[in-house]
Amino acid sequence: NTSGNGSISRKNQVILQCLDMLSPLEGKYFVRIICGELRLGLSVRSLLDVFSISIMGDKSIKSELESAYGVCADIGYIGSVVLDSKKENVVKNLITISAQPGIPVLSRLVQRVGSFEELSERFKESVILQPKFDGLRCQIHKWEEEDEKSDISKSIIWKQFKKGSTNDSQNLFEINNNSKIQVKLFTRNLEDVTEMFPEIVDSAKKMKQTSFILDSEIVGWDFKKGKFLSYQETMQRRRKYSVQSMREDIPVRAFTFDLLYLNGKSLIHTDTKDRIKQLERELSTTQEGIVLAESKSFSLDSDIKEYFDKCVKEGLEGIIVKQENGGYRPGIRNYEWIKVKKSIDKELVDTVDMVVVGYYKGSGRRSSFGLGAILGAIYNEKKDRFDAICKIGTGMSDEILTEINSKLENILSDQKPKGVEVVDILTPDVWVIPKYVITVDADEITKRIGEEKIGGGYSLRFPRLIEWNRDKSANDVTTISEIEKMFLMRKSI
DNA sequence: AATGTCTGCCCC
DNA sequence: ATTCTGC
DNA sequence: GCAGAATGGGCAGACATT
Repeated sequence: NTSGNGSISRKNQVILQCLDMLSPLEGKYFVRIICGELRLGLSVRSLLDVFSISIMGDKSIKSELESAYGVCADIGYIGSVVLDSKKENVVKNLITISAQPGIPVLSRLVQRVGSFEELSERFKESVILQPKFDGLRCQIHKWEEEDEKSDISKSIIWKQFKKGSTNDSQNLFEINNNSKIQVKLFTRNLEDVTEMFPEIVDSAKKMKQTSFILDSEIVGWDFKKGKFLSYQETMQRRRKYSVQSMREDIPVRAFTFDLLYLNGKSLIHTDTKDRIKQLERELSTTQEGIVLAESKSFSLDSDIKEYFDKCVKEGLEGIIVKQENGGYRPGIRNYEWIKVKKSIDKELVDTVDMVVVGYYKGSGRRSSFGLGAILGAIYNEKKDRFDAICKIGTGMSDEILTEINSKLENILSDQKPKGVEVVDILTPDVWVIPKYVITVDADEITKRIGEEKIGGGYSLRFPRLIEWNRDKSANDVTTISEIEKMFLMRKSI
């Protein structure tokens, strides 16, 4: 009853009825639960604490629980293991839990670094370099399902189905259902995206290995130009409908850079250089949807920047630098895996001067500052006005946040100031008179096609405040044509 | 049937 | 994603 | 040094409205 026609109205009715029955205090918490703002330990991390306390009476087996969940990210399963265990066996049982195709492993995350100097300070031995792709993280699982009695009856039904059908896709469906080979794809957040990328599933099935878990990045590929598609284009493949037609328009490949499990054995604790060695052996014959990402061994005194430049030139986002030793470390972000993005190069950062024309109320710890984010505008020289194109909500310390609020307080405007336009989705909580100029950095200038009327449709990817209240007049902010020039320059590279 | 508005254990 | 802050 | 909590653009989908 929570979806379909009129579902929003029905939900509203139910909520109103509930609120009616509750006391004001109860109502407060009820609303927080609905809004997902009640921090009551419903996160996985807190749940693991609960498991520890429930059996040990304290948090003493927290680390064992976290490791087990890392390689087998099914909180229900972890919970059942704890509940089925006796106190004296629980640690042993948790340590026994191993990676298993079909259940996602927490993705290892990557620490960012601001310069090559910082990189050379971090590592003492030689390292492995891999390209950094701008796409969707994807874990590819393949395994063989055990024989089940129900399979027999299933196959009979499917054979009958096939008789009356010559349709290719239905035949494919039939084969998949009869086959014991299973494939699943998971995103970084453990979302099942198997149905969205059939070319990757097909390739996984064609591979000779009976079971594996691969770590990869899905990126769209332009076969005509022989180069990567943009992140925005790749993202269009993350869809429920029209998968087959989009498969032709935006074909993707999974660039595979790690191997976590192979033919029944977990490799989570195997050293990175050995996992990659094995990956290269197994993926030596190239598939269509699953391809091997390049890995290069580099000694630290050699020219890492040269490889970095080569990757950037090819349209990649930068490089990943990995320590040779050490296991996969699910869910961990530390300096054993480091990313160097092309945006560390000041030449490749888009720096924009904007004028503040509004702000948004903050939430959580930002609510006390009276402000959570600000609205930035560039100058539209053709229309002689300020066009607001992008919000800025990071890069400000508590101190600066306080100062911004105190300054903006004096120039409030109860309506949109004259000479200001805004993309409607960006309409701020509070308008202010254009006065204060800020500097904003961004990794990329993006363009919304069909929205060119305001600010040329341009916006910023990963905007962050670099400087507040520059000693500049509002007339000196970046213009649309300057933004356009920056946009076209990046595109041509 | 087209357009508008909002959301997502969303992706980055 | 980026950035800042608290532990 | 790490995790957590603020915040960004933008996509497809789900409903609502016209």
